[in-house]
Amino acid sequence: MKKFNRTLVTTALPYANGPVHIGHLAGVYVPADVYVRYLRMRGEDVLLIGGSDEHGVPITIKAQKEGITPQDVVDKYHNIIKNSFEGLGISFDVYSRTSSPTHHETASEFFKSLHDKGEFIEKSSEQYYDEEANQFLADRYITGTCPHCKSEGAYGDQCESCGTSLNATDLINPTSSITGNKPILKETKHWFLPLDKHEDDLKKWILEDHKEWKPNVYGQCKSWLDNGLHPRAVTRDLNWGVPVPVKGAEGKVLYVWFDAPIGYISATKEHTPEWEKYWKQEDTRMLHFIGKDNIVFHCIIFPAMLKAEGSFILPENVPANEFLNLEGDKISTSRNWAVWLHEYLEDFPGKQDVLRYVLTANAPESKDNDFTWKDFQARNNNELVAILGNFINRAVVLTHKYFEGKVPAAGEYNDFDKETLEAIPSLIEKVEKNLETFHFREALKEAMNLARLGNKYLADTEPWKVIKTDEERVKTIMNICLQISTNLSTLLEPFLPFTAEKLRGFLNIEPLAWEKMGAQVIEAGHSINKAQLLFEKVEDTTIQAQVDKLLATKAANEAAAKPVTPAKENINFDDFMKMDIRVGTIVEAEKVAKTKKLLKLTVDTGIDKRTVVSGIAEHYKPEEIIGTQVSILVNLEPKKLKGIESQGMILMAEDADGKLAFVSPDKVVKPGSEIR
RNA sequence: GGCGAGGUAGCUCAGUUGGUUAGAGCGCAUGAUUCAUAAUCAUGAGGUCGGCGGUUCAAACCCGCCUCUCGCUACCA
Repeated sequence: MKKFNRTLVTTALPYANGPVHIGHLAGVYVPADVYVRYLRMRGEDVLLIGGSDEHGVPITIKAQKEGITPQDVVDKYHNIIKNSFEGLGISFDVYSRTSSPTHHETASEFFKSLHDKGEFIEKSSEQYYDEEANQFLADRYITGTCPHCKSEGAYGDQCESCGTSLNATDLINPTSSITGNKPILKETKHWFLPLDKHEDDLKKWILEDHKEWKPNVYGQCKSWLDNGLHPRAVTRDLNWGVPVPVKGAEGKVLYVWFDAPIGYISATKEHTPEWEKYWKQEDTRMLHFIGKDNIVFHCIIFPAMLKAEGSFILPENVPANEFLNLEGDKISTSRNWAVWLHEYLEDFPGKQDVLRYVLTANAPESKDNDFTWKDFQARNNNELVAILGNFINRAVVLTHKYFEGKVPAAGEYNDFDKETLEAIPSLIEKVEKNLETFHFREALKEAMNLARLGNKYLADTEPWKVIKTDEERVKTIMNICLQISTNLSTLLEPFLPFTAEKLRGFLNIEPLAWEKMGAQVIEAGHSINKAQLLFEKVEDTTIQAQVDKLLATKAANEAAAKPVTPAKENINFDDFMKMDIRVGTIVEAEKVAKTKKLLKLTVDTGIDKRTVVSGIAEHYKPEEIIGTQVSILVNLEPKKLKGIESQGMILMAEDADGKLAFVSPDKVVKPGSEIR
């Protein structure tokens, strides 16, 4: 086992085109914060690094849409994000941003260093260029007709209507979304990082030396490595980002994925002049907390960058979480299907720990999980209020009732007392073990077991009965309850920092160091304060209001559902007559092997029986459609698909959800009948 | 279709290199209790461990096939 003297924890940089939601929190920030708080309490040298990712095309597009500058966009969201993290008690040592001067400098130097060492490949290719705007166009800036489904408004990287990913050069009638002009193809040079060069090193490092990584992380890396790595472009033609610091690269910036992880380094630099200690010394344990969408960047690409540079250490572990769903649906920023952190903090003032608790207890550690408001309420009312809050309240109230709020001295322990006290260290140990292996939900459960232990102890000793006959015995009982309470204030601190502080207020104590936890942590004679409630119940109406808010979002989304595509340009009758559309009868149908969507159909067109390959396998089963009459375009030039020549196209009606339906005659007609 | 991750009690999840009656929390039922925000404590019910087949003295765990969910990827004339 390697010995580490300090720990550097990075958290995925949230993209500054929207606020942070519970999915980000459950996947990355809450577990990272719990982990770091724990290490700090143990007196370890640890840094928690974060920052906003502020470059990239989506931000420039958002700015353009709203008629403001990209800087305005990122300023707005950076502030919202930063403040809401603070509000939830995510204890960043530094929360920076990639538009900062330090970052520009750092990223620039990093690129230059790799460039000077000859770690890049230079390649030229033809890309679309807008002559009026005088710039190359990012894929997202080009729209046109999708070559597959023929719908207009497809982007250069993807058609949103049929979901196909495209190359910009595939688009029919490409237009620049900056000026509306037709772009020209122009040669441009880019720099590529040859990942393949580092393949063997990465293979050994991950597949052999880090078998302990979580299965989802290890598996995805293995999949990438087994498929072979390829060079990846690290620059883009864009004016928002870190300029490429070499001659002949005017108008080019670093690609976001290259620039963003360097943000971890820049942020560390901003925090401390001793940043190199954290990034370059072998006795540093570096950990990347991320969501599963970021696994390859942090396990393969960024390490390849660091290795190419040469002086940096690689991460020790990458505890990536899966995704959190919301009320059964995927969280989505664009569909506003989310619980936004800044809104939660407004709607539930003083309840930061409730969210922290629920997200930890239900974290998607091994598979995707679902957040529901009902579960939120249940965990608050049945666990935080009933188990933890209640125990503390009982202990404090009884101490005031019997001993004027002074911690009574314990007398002789009986066997049950000893047993109870001895259970404390073993619980602590379980919490530690789980925290250190990134099992946060289990760690939290074990920590809560200390409160359960307290409740059980009270139920078994019954001080409210014993007080009538044996006050001395009750002194011991209450002493032990307060020892447990004091331990709770430390044990729960990583998970529930606000509650821990509140609890210390009730007990009138200073923070207790992690190592100090045990059987004797609060002294006899010490005065404690009057009890207040540690947690309040969450009422049905509160939860209903949140559910209603989501239902409203859903309704709004449906109302705003895709507008009907506007009519295309007029054509003349001759144009129309060029198309030969017939009624055909499907006589055979079978699935095309090794595809998900394709069916191979034999259609009786009246003219002949011909083969047509159609992407309808997800909507129709082969055996169900034999005998169905459909519309078929018979004079479309043939095209080979998966090795089968498709002679014609079956006409399909497609709704906004992408559901397909045949266009069929309403009564049987003779195959070959013309449609016009 | 390929690759990866999952499918264990009503819900959310643990199950170490295969080894006796498969565990926890919440929910549910019954009982106890009243110090406490009707909060607690005890006991119990509830599982052909996704399905089928195989290896083995022994399979939730290993192998093969199938099936469903999530992610990446190919296919949509």
